[in-house]
Amino acid sequence: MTFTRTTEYALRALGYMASREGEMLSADQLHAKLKIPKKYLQRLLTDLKRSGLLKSVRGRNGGFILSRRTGDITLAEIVHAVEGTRTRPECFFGFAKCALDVPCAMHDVWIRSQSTVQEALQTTRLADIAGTTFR
Amino acid sequence: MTFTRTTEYALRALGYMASREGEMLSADQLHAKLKIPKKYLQRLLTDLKRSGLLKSVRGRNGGFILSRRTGDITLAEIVHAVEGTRTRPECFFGFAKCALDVPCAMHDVWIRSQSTVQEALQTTRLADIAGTTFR
DNA sequence: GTAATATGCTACCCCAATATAGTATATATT
DNA sequence: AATATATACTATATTGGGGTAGCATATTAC
Ligand code: SF4
Ligand code: SF4
Repeated sequence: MTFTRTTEYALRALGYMASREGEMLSADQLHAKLKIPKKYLQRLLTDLKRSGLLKSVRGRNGGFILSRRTGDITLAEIVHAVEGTRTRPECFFGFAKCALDVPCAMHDVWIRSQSTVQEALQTTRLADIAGTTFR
Repeated sequence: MTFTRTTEYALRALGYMASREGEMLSADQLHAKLKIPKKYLQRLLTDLKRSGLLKSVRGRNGGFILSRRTGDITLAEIVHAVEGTRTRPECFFGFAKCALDVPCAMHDVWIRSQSTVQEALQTTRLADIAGTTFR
């Protein structure tokens, strides 16, 4: 289970924004802080706005701000917002569907490892990574 | 931690070959069985041969055969043979390097999940997936 | 009203993974 | 020798993620 670079960008950006809850931050500020390619970040932020996670204000002194409280947004939600329909691998070998009576030697570790991360994503909120992650 | 499609192909192909240890199998047979794009599989098999995991025989009745015993080849070896230098993500957020005093909320789950799979790859051998996986 | 600073939008470019096509070469069968 | 069936090799398309460029639009400061 790996995430696209774009998803990482989103998590980083929102993670940082969480550490400055209530402040309006411009794409440029975030770019300077997080070293994410400016234009690409700009578009990503617009997307996150469109998906409802951010609110934006145009014009001078404008920028982006979280639309909900940091304790209210799970990482899973963010991943989903960014990756949309992107499918996660189910079978370790990439089989579309597996008709095995007995799971193969990799099945358990794989599934367990995946669901562990998945569960962490669902229980971890922006507030949880705001303080420790970015300064 | 996810693998490229090519890696999956390699694991499937070798996994199947393991279930027919000692038999010489052509790219065409493997293609028919595993539905991997013919020409792409062909090249992959040649690569696996070049990397030493397979031996090949040209001409009529030719094909590929594992160059070592199925109990002797770890999945980790295969992954490495195919992916070569490809880097695995270390930080969940994709930070090149993290200068945190205290690991963030995702760190542990992430690392643990990764190393679990990694360890399984190192301890699981072709023989272990030969019987159960493909029929 | 004009300049400065934002976001919003559209149209590209780049690259690596994936996939396909065609030809050359080797070998067993006949 | 001819044919069929393999691998080996090379060149080329396709695709999606990532990244860039430029202009349109909104808003504040002066
Ligand atoms: S049992 Fe093995 S082959 Fe079947 S879905 Fe699980 S990982 Fe894939
Ligand atoms: S502590 Fe968090 S930010 Fe730092 S390396 Fe680990 S996952 Fe990445």
